[in-house]
Amino acid sequence: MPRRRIRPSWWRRSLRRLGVAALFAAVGSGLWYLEEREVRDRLSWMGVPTWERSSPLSLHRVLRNDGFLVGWSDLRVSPLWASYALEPGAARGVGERPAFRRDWRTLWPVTPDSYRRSGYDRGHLAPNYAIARVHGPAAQQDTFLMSNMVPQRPNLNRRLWQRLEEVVIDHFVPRFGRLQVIAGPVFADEFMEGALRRVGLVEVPEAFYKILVVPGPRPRALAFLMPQGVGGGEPLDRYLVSIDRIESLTGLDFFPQLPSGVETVLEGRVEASGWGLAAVANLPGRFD
DNA sequence: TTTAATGT
Repeated sequence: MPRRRIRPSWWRRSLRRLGVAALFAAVGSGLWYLEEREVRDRLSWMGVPTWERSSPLSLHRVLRNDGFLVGWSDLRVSPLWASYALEPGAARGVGERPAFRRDWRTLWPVTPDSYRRSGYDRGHLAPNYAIARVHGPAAQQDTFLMSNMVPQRPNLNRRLWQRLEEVVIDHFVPRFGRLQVIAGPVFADEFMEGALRRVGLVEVPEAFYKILVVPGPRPRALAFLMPQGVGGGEPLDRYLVSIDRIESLTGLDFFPQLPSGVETVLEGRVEASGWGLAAVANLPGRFD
């Protein structure tokens, strides 16, 4: 019976092939994991933001870009955070503003036209100017991906938020040497409310946060929460909040690797001394 | 070197 002699060796050969394939998959995914972790560590501080188990709406996946990371939510069809580091170093010349581009990783069709005639600006989370200056032209290109955009009212985007971005790169970065920044949207409590209030498919936030951290053994932090409805000329320090407040509004844990003793101090209170905020809180915007 | 973005 020749057929019975063929089968065992066929099985053995198939098993061996499967074993080799599994080995390659394991090594490959292991290498991918190490490389991914290395990039995330370099672009973030004390871990990338994670979410509370109880809140599926803060579930997201991490999109890697040149110079910054984005946490993308397929439920809200929106970024939930962008995280990046800024440092003085050799400041590069900043080129012209590139065109807005669709990001195919989002799967949902969010295009440069999605906000048209909505009354909302395409507002950057990771900012064009600061990222371009610190991380160069390829990173600047990436800031114009639609996965980095949130619908912002013009008075916020072009005035109050722009003033904050300017103060960060022009005053805080030279003052402290290195800053970690996380920015993102805050959505309404009611799920149905948010499900209906959209620009294209993108959910419209009620407010936006920006967290600044000076890394180090004794880190320093400052956090802002700015609503859509601002006029634009308000003093920046009117919008100071604790990181804990932003975490409770978003369901995110921003620095999961931070030791809990440090976390309590850093996230629980508003500690603005040492930032020199008074001197910059009322600087005029560039586009008033 | 010059910080946002829309609409025509």
